[in-house]
Amino acid sequence: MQLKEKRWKPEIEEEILKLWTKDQLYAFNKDTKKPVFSVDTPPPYLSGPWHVGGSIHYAQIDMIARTKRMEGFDVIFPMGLDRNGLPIEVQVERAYKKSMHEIPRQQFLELCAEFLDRNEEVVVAHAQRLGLSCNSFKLDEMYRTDSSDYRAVTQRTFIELYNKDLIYIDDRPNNWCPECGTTIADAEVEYKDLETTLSTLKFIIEGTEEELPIATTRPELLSACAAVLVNPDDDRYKHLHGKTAVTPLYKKRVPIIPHHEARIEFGTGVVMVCSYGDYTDVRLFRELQLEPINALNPEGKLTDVTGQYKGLTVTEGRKAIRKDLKAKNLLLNEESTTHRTPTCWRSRNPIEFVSMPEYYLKQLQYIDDLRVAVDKMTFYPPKNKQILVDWINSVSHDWPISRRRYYGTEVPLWYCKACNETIVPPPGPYYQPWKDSPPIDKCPKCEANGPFEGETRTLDTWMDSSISGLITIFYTKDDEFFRAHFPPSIRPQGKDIVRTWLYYSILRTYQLFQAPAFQHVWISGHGLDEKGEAMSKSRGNTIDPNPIIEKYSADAFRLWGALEASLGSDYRFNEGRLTGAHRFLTKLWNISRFISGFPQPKEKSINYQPADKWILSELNQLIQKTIEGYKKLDFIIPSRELRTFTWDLFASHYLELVKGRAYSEQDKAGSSAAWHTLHTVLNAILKLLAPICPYITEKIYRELYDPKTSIHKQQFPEPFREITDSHPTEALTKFNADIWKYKKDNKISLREALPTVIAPKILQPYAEDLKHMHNIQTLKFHTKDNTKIPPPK
RNA sequence: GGGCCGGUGGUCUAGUUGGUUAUGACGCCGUCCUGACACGGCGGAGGUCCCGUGUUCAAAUCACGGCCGGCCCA
Repeated sequence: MQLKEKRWKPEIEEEILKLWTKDQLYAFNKDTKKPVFSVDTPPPYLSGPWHVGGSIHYAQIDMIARTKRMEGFDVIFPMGLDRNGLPIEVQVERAYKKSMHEIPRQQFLELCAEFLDRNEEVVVAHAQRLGLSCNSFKLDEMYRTDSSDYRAVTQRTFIELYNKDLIYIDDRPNNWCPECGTTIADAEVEYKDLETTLSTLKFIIEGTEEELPIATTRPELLSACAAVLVNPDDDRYKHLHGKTAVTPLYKKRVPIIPHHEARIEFGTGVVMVCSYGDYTDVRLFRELQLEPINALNPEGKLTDVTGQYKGLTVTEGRKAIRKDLKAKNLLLNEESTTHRTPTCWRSRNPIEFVSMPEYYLKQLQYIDDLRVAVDKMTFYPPKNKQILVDWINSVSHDWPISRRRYYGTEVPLWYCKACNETIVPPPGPYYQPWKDSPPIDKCPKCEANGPFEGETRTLDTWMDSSISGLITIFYTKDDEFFRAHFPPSIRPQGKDIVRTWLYYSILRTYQLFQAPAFQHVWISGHGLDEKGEAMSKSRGNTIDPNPIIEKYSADAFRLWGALEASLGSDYRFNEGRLTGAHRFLTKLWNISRFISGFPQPKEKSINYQPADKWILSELNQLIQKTIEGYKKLDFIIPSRELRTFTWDLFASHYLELVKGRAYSEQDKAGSSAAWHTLHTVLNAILKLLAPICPYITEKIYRELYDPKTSIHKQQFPEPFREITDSHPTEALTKFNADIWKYKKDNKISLREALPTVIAPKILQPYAEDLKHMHNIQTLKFHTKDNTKIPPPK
């Protein structure tokens, strides 16, 4: 069938998409005889639509799934949706201008679900339009992390770990986000250099009344000061070791302790230790066994121990106390400085260290085992493994997993009011202790008939998402299948969530099964904006992929994503370069249009001519290089190889070379060989490109080769072993360029005849094709490797 | 302070197990409708491959030092 349209259009993609959906083309068959490859798709968080970086990320993951299908696997590639956690709560709170505490819990949950449903529709439609080959986009076949099914599994793992004594409750200072009103884990802390004021306060040495200047960025915590440190080697302060200092304003007596944490060169070389200015303070309080004073409450407001500053926020309190100190001549100096400030990665606000009772999951005792497990996984690209190893090496506390929020999986526990016993329900159902009745009538410890109180906290959302890999291979749904296919084949993800999603998944899988969580881990870089900054909603520099797809097509967008991003590295958005990718599709389309005009010979023995053998041997190399690139899951390799071959060799040289034979009505054997070669090469290009550009390859394949079967049910082509020819590629392309240049320089039309040309001998086998291509009347050969064109007599 | 990654024409980028004249895209200039493609073809201009030192017959590539940028950790 001959192709009609002159260009590749986005509208054709929409027709193909309908076909795929109707045929359920990518559905996974559990009874398959093929080997199974499972992809632990990152369930997108439904806080809003994807930007260009997000879409390309998923398009590349789709290329993994499609590659494995073309390699002969039956592929599990689920569409999951991550719906738990803070961002959606914050959206609802903003939309209704109310804190979640001012809305009844049940109603708040329903509002969150409504928002999520709306966002989900947009994301899922976009994912389909992008051409993702997920097994299903049906509403009831995608998994959702907030479904009672999923949450029941999360709770089951919690209960199992709790019963193994791996979860405990403890009241210790922890990262506290006042904005979110909850404890967060170390992995959720981001450090930012923020401008702040370094204030030097006047302490007094007890007895001698000597002044002791101390520089601090946290004067508002002065009331919680419990000690003063000087470096043991600091000659300026050696006489003060063991003495007592008196704090300004509060006149509190605190010991002066020699300690290596005091940096001689920072400020005045003297440090005040408060509960808690930063993590070092937390450590020092523990180490020096100081009595903490809570100067901050969970809302981030100063408490009554701060005196007149009670009720102020940290920032307000800092301002007020600086003013008061100044008025009383207790502020010796102020200078601005940048301070590495821990912030909450969700709300982006500075965090505080506040002591609260929270549940912890033990992880420190597993660190060595995790290192071993990690060494059993293959990383793509190998260098990104280091991000994970670095994080594992820096883990220093257990994981606080309880959150004082609503939209999450509930901590499945009850407490006996009479004796304080913790009541753990049996694994299985989904529990909502804040509203469900307790799973028992009588306390197992004190035998009281109640009352029992349900836990109100939820779990860190990473507790849910860190088991997505298990869900992918039907954990708790199909034990036989799960056991046969554990661990999941690959975890694809961005490098920004290595210390959270990847690390926690590996930890949790190890705790449950004492085994590595994945066979392969694929870690990609970020999509940046034109200026090279990471795209994010909070920065406001996101680029919407939809207009791009409407203008250039999803395949052009995907090809751009493949060509642009070498695996593991960041890449910048650039519309001009996307246009370049789009042009390639037009080129491929027109090559196909040209070839579609010729029949596909059915003869068994084809009498290949030298030019045919040449392009077929080039094709062999292309197949090898492309498949090698696909094995590395680095799509820049196959996409570049395919573009160069298709455009710069196949179209520019081979097509021109065989036009004479292809159109010939006399040379039957010659034209048959040309037709056969043209179709063979195109067919191979299509299959090799199919994982990257699924739409255009499907369209051309169905039009030309098999209207009933999808190209996505095929496998990559095998190299044609019988074809081994010399590789005169350089001589050939150079010869053509020489002739083109000669005609150009002499203002001769390309069609016009050249009486005599002398070419390198290596090109002699191609004489007939070359003569026709350039309209050469007499083509002679010499042993030199240049081309001579004697001027006409 | 430590670690990791990167620095290649105006812009972006490939190449980094050392080996002729450094890849491609966008842009720019010129030219051409040639049996599919003007969203095309052909030709052209444009580079201290961040800097320095070293290893080598030979360095964008290896080693060391430095500068700059990004990310992570303390």
